[in-house]
Amino acid sequence: MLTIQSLREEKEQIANALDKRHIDARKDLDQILQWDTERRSTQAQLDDILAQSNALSREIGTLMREGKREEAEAIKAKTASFKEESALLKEKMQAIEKQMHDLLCTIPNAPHDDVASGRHAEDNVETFRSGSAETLDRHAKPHWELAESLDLIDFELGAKVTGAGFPFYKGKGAKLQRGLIQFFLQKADEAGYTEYIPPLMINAESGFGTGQLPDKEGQMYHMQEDELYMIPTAEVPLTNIYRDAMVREGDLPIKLCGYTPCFRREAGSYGKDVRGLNRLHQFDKVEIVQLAHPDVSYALLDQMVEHVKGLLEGLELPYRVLRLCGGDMGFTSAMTYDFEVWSAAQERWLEVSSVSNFETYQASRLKCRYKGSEGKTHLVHTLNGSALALPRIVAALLENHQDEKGIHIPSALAPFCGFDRIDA
RNA sequence: GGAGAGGUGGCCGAGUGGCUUAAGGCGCACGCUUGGAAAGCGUGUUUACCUGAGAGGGUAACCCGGGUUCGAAUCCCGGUCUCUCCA
Repeated sequence: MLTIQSLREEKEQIANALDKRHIDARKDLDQILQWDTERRSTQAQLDDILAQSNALSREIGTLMREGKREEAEAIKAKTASFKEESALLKEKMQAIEKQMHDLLCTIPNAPHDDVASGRHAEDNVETFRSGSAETLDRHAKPHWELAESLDLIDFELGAKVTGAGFPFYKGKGAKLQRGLIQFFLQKADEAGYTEYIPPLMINAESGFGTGQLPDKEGQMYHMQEDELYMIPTAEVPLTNIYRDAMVREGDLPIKLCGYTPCFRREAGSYGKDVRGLNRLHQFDKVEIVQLAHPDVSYALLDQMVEHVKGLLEGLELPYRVLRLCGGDMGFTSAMTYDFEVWSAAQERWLEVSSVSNFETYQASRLKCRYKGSEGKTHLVHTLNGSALALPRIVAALLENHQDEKGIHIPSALAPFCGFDRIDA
């Protein structure tokens, strides 16, 4: 969440930045700052009372040791009022802190200066488009037809065994899936990311740390019996490795990656958005995460964007990169690049990756800090990106690389799959 | 699922009501010593918040949350995690 220090120092800039999300936070920010002032004076009072009370207790201790019981008892009587007063002040502190925290949680991250103002996807700024988008086949078949005719994916079987949005991958469809994961992990490894296989369920603290809770509670599967949530992305367990951590400045940037299935309830989605592989409740993804020194986090964001570009180029897919406008950006992000691949048959762009810099927004919730060379502690910047999300990549591979006989597998990927064609 | 033992600073480990934010050791940093190094000696070495120009001062924190007490790492209750044994 936004830090109280940043609000004290640059409230105006933050309010202006939030305007780009079409959120007027001025009233809330003022309220928080007012509570902050109140909190500080309450803390000063409380500290003072406790200091006096501690002094008396020490005195009693000394007298007791010296055997002056009478005098000790006399001082004991004096402590009663302190006790009462400090209890009241403590209560007041807690109430103020809770109010502040709750309100602060409702305020999204302030967009970076370079982020455009805007309400909708149309306001996003295209920053790159690969050259191959023109070579489209007019008679391309949609991926769900190809997946069925080539016996790669069984959507109905998934619906029977689990429900809609939980497909089975079969034969070369399963091998293609596994090959893609291996390809992505290999590239992440070459780029210096340490691989993890994290738990697929997380607790509420972790959900809060990366911002899924309380803002997006309804989007995760929740195991109420055990108070656990299915991960919506590997971002959550990977980033939370560093919750409540003090990292060494010299160890930054810390680069992690991991393959996991991801689980999303996707309540409210319907129609062409959920057709085939377009939107699933369970899907596979390789995620890359970085903890960065604030001075270089945007340079690292660019590096991550380049990394994802390299993957898409290896897969020979037409794609474009968008810098999201304020209104389309996720709650916790300061800047986000979305990657979209062209679906030749559906004739629409499909999002396959989202690469973001959260600056200190997650770190302040995670309490992930480093000690600077001057000896002070600072929050790290956190970044992450999909590299990549599988189902829409599979959709785009099938659609873009189809020919009369079947599917051609790009040469960069083929060694990971063990075949270079899928034919009927 | 049942029984027991235990969770103390970067690490090991002492501490069963006040003089303990925490002995001792290890590690680390700086200084002295040395031809150089090791050893030795000395000093320092958690975090958050409040206050102060700064030096400094104050408060809180010994797994988490309650309670007893003038005073809790220490006593009581609940939770949680780890280990051992049993199913």
